[in-house]
Amino acid sequence: MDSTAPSPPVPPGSTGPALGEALVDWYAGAARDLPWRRPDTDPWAVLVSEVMLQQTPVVRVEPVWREWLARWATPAALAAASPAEVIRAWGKLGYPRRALRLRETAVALVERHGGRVPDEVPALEALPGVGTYTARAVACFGHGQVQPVVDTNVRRVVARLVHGRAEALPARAADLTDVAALTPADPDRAVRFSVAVMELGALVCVARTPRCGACPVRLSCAWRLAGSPASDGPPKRVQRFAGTDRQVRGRLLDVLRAAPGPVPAAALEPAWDDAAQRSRCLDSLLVDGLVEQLPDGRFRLPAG
DNA sequence: CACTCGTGGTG
DNA sequence: TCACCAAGAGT
Repeated sequence: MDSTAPSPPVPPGSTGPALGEALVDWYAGAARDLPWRRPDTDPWAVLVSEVMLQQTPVVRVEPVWREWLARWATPAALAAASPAEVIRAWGKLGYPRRALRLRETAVALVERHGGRVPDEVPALEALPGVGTYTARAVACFGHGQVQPVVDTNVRRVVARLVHGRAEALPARAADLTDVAALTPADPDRAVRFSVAVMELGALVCVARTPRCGACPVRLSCAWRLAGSPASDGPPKRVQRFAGTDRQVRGRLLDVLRAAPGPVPAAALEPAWDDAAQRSRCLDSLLVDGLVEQLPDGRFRLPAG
């Protein structure tokens, strides 16, 4: 498995499903060996992986995913866990509301779906924390259903390969159509195509410095054929982090995760100097259900 | 539609 | 160094 290994590119001028077929062939030799891609991975394990992978790198997800599946092998098992347990087990993956939503999803699966993960996109999209991308990823990778699966990698690949643009356009409905146009006809290959496009975007057609020399469809890439023009769109605003509420919330949660029991407000003061911002962030954590306040005024991760 | 919501590696 | 980036969802 070496994505830098030379692969025979498809002939120039290839379009549509021929490109998809080429990506499936490339994937067979270049794919990473990720645990949730093993054939015996059930839809629940796939769902957990997809939620964890939202905006979070693979390397950070892998160990946590293993722990979660060992501990909560079924939706029923996770549904029985407390928010505090789930938040602690989430560790430092970031965006900890995902952990709460995953637990809420587990409850919903037990209550509405007999403890199983549905295979229909609308039912999946109705679950907390499951949106357009995750619903189709679970249907496709978890249930073997042919579905257009569009994430940021896929949008970038399509932007370059099909539209000749340097960067992905904002998510739009036409993304599903663009991807469908590349999809192989054979259902089994169509499913592998969905993961293959993502993998190409993750390993070769990357955002910063694309490795076009290793790309199996480089001779048919509209962006390359146009001379790899720079992005013409407006510069995307940088998501600042230092000093934001996100950082403060993270600090506060850090304290509570490490604490064996409830802590007084004073124990949270070292987390952030600005008292007003600290208070505002603590409030928002309470609203989100990531923190709970006891009648005596102390704070802890929610027990129930 | 624009904005928020964590974290840590990296060129 | 520090801006950029990593399998989005919810409001």
